[in-house]
Amino acid sequence: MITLTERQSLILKAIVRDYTEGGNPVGSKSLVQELPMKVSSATIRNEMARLEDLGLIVKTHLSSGRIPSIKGYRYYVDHILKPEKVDGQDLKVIQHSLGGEFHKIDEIVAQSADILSQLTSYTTFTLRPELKDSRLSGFRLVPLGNHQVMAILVTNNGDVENQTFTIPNDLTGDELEPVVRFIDDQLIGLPLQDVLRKLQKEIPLKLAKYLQDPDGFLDIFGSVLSKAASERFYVGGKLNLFNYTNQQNPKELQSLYSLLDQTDSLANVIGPPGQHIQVRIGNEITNDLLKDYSLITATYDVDRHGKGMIAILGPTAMPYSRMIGLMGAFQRELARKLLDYYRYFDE
Amino acid sequence: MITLTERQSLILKAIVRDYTEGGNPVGSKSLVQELPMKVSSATIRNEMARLEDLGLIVKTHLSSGRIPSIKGYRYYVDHILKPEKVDGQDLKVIQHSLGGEFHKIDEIVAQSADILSQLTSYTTFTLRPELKDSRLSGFRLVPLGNHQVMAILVTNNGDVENQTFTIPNDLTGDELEPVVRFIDDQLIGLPLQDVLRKLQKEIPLKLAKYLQDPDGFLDIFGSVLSKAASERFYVGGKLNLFNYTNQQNPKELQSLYSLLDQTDSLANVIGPPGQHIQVRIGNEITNDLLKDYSLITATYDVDRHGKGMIAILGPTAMPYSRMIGLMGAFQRELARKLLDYYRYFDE
DNA sequence: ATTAGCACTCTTATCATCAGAGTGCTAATG
DNA sequence: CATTAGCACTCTGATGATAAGAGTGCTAAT
Repeated sequence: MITLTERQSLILKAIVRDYTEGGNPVGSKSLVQELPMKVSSATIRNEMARLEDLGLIVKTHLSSGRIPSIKGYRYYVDHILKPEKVDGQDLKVIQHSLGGEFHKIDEIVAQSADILSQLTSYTTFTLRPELKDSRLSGFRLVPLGNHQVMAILVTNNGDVENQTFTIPNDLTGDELEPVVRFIDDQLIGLPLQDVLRKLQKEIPLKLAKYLQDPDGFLDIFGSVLSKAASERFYVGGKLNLFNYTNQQNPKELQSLYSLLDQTDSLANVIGPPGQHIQVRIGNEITNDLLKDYSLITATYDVDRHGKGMIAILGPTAMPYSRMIGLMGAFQRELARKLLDYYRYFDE
Repeated sequence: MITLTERQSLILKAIVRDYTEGGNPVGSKSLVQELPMKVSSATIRNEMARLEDLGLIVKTHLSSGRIPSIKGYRYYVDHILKPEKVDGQDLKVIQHSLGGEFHKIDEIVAQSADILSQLTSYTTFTLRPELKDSRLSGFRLVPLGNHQVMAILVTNNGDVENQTFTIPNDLTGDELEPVVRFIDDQLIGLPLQDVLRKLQKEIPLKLAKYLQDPDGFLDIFGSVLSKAASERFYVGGKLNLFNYTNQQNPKELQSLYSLLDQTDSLANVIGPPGQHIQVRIGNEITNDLLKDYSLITATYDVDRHGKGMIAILGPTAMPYSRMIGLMGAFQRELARKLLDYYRYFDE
């Protein structure tokens, strides 16, 4: 366990701040002016040598200034940093952007990714509240004529999912009615997970009484059901990658960029909702492509409607203090907005 | 009007091919070996000087080899190139990818952009057949409970558009029925454009007889209607940009990349459906960001269901011959597939 | 414990040099 | 007259030398 003296701590803090803002290695002379106490550059050099021994800062070459190591950022984040109070202007932007009218949870969560990316100039990820407690609350089959039927599924959270299918011969509403009633009788009120399970086993058998050829219908129902039960993951500010990357190699840039389209890989990296706010720096991120970046994740809690996540991806040299303050504020605002939204469907 | 001798034509062709394949300026010595006739490098140099006077090829510096100018590519495309017969393997890929079952036109057209980008390694655009002749063939309002209603709109082409709305107080199907019947009576069978027009004028007045507060409903109907009437534009292989760009500047790359997300700007560049296959090279493209690239557009024709477009964006140094062959084949296959699809709704 | 001073290291920019590739021109050739 | 061999000339790109600037580590003095 590393313990730093007051002065060492101040020096590390100054190095992190300087490097984060200016992007250049920090030398002893420039630190003289920035530190609150009056010391010479030689003293600072001595202290820096100790910090280097501890592995908190490194040189880029033998006689260069120092930059924080991953361990240094870690120490800074864990022991030195204080979350910055969120800027009043930023808070207004958040509240205003979330204040509009939305028709879907997913719209809110997707928009959150965009706002957050605008505020930070980084890339952001948002995950809607977990669906594990979602229950099936309605199912409809709407014949549209022209060999087409739309299947609509509603959950108790107000989520609506639909899909249109082409069928061989036109059906009327009357023919579909017994099927819908069967679903209503047997499955309404069950968690989606249970419905998915039953779909594999009992339902096909029972349904055979109502329909001669249940396969087609089962495909339709299964398809729209799994659409509703899948996790939804949103990415904001993909293009911002170009602002904060120091990757020059176009090949690397491309694979990095395409990672941002692989929502399943990313969902793994972000991990399941946890506690509060987490900072992962450099190789602490479980994806080699991101080993030169930092990831801040925050879990927001919408009571019994589950937990969701927001995250930002940026350079290791990011203004952690401001970012963490911002995440905290966003987390609260988003949770509030969603609670508000759900209130409709709770009555 | 430029006319080239047989030999000059062969030299230009060889320069285009060499540069397209190798990416390096082409010198007189390397051409000696590639030309079918037996001439010395000095002769070729003389011919090249003439081609340069005509503005068909240029030097990158005083003593470099030559590369085709935009005018040179133009001449090559217009007078020399023969469309390459499409590779059997490629044709199979196209037919197989379009062979599956689709539930929507837009799925087919979107998938086309992806296939084409895979086959070419470039960026591709597709535009669904024009909707100007689309007519309204059905409208539904489905109450979902929980303050939600889904509006569904169907056109005679089988296109289905829907949107879910949150409403202040729950309505039953009975209350919505007169509205739906009103729409059915007054608007079914009309072109979407006419419906849009009427929505501005007569409808609000007439509707007042059925509903106390028609504004909410008009918003809903208008929203889903304009969704159905809007042009749909798909982009494939955005990431391929990194393969063929020679842009190094990250700022430029970023604005180029973000252009690929602005479907309306792009739709303008691609232009309305025209005749056959068109090649636009460098500054012939009406967008300054694309002045170092080439665009090949092709119009496909689905009889009375209108015309759509496919396009590929690549470097000016692209294998035009192969690309044009490919576009021709794709154009035919796509038109066939869509005719097939529409046959359902024509009965 | 702190500091001044200095030798040392490494980066970065600038400049000269040189081989390689290609051209244009001239004079010779069929 | 078209073609060709030969040669001087130009430009690129790689390599290496040089010098200024920034920063360090160490020593000796305070």
